Amino acid sequence: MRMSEQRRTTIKDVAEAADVGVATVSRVLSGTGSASPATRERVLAAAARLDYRPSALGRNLRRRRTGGIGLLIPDITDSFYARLADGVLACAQSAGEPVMIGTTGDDPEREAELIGSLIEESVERVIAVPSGDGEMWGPAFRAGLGVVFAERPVRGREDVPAVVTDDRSGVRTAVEYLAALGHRRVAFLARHGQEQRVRAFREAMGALGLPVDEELIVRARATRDSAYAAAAGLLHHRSDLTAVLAGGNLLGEAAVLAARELDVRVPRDVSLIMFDDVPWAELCWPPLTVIAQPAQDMGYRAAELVLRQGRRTRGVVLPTELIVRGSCGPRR
Amino acid sequence: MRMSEQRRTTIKDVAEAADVGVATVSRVLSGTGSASPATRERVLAAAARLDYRPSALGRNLRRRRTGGIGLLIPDITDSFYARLADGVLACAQSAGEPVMIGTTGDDPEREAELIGSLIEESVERVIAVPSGDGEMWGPAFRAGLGVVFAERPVRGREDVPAVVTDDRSGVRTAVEYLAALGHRRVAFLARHGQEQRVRAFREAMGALGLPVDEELIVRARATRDSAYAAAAGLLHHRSDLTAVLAGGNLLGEAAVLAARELDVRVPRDVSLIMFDDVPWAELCWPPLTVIAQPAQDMGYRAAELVLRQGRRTRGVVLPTELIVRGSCGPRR
DNA sequence: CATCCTCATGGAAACGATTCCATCATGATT
DNA sequence: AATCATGATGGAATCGTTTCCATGAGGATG
Repeated sequence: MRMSEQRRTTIKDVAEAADVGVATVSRVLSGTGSASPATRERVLAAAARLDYRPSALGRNLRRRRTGGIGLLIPDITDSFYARLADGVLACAQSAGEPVMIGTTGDDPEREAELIGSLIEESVERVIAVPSGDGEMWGPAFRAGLGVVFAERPVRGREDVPAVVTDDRSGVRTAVEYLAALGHRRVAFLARHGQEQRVRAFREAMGALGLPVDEELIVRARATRDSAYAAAAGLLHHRSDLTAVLAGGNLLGEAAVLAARELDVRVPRDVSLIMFDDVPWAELCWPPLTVIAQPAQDMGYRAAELVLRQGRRTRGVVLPTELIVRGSCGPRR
Repeated sequence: MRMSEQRRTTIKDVAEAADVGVATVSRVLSGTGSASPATRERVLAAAARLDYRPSALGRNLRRRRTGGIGLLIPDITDSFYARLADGVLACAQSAGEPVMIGTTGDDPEREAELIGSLIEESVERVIAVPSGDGEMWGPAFRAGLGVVFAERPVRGREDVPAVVTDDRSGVRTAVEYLAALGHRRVAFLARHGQEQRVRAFREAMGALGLPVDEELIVRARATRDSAYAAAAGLLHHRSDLTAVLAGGNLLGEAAVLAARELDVRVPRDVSLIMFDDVPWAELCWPPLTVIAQPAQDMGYRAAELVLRQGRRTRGVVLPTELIVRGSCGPRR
């Protein structure tokens, strides 16, 4: 039974124990400045003996900044963002930087709140999958935050480095693959905010001389319910379509479920191709053909970028890869 | 182009602008102490005009603690832990508390490092899925951290509140279900650290008069590779077994994959039941029968517990639920 | 031998909040 | 009218670091 809350051992205690000034202790421990071997030894010994750990609070206040990285993602439950976060954590932890995480639910308002709280905590580096638009991020830049966007850039903030996948090439690959199988009426299930991919979709369809039917481009919010509603609506009302491109794994999941529910067989009745390779794509029946994105890599690279934040850094575009499994077939 | 790094507005600036002392500003803004309506008004106006946000750094140093909670999980890529984290975030964010996250990879050493870094940051509340044993956590308690364990308790630290699932009941339900289908030789694919479930398994088998074959209890580490090796080994060498109980979604995934690879049909050749309901369980073929665990709830409750950390708090045991889909059939 | 440079060292001033305590005004009580 | 209680207020101490600056010792150079 301990008597009471004992005081944390501070740099002062170490200084006394080693019989030197606090300045010397600080210098020795942080490795900056000079100190004679003899005192260095004494200080190190005292610190070890007292099991001293410098308080990040004191240091941060003095330095007027908090180490660490803020990470803002829409939904940690989504395998893509989980892998992204994993990459960020891998890099940050190997650099010894703590990570503060927040989920926005793709809601600009929540995002703004979280940005505010990061500023309050004096976090100076942020990796974000942005939900809001450019002005949402005004306070962040005014506060001098180092920001790196991931997965998607923000319109009007092209100066901020972003780590994204090569949407155009990914979409084109998918569309070309479907076209080669004879499909002409292909639908695109997109999430709000994937306008880049939508544009790429129109472009790729046009380039192949396929008709672009705006009604075959449907958008959903980033929830399972919304995704399911969109997928079911599409499959129900448009029995003329022969292929579906899902813009993300949530959309793909919804498409599989909706197809089963409506008794639409994949790939016999419609072919399905999904953005993002997830572990279950292989477990699914039929196994899903996907456009893989290096999510974990994306996080890692973003973390590298935000940590190096010194020289003028440009964004990164990561390649996608078509992985053919069993969810696409020739046009019926 | 901004001229230079402008200084952050501090409480002093607000005090000057409102023509009061800093103490008054602090009192008004934190709501403690008294202030006349007139000055309160002036202070609030000045704070709003200057867009003042108190620095958490200053506050924390003075209070000698950091708000917020630390969250330590083995792997954010695992749907179970992602949902757990989501629950923690939901609770923490609604309480306005920042969350510092770290992944241990189920490695006690990494866990110890992360605990150290939390102490350094003066984080005072931690939710952890523990990897190490009791002594690993010594420094944490010595530093006065409020700890809540999630998913599994730590042997020798029974005084620490833990939020867990009802393993005994979950395992028993699964085993009884399989037994009712006629299965007698059922295997248990466990992850290291699931000894609680292993014990429950032996117990449940024994209670039903089924033979407990220790060789049908295999353990894997918390990686996909290790899980696959374990599952494949089991299915390959023991063609006499008729049912498999997987201790987690990684194990279940591995079992499905291994079965397919070895041309073992589910549920015709072996029945499969998995701990943890994940979105893909329904997408899988056959759809997986599972023992659902309220992962997100678990995180939420753990966060509640660690935030209330005041009165003597006991742990929580959450119920499981059998969800029958299509991966179990009568004994062949 | 005088001067200068370098290095080791410790005192003290930040950093930005909270909070104790003393002061002062005002109105109530004796 | 004298005393007291109450509430508003600001100065200053404090939290645990880092870092600037002054000091002094000692060796090298003239």
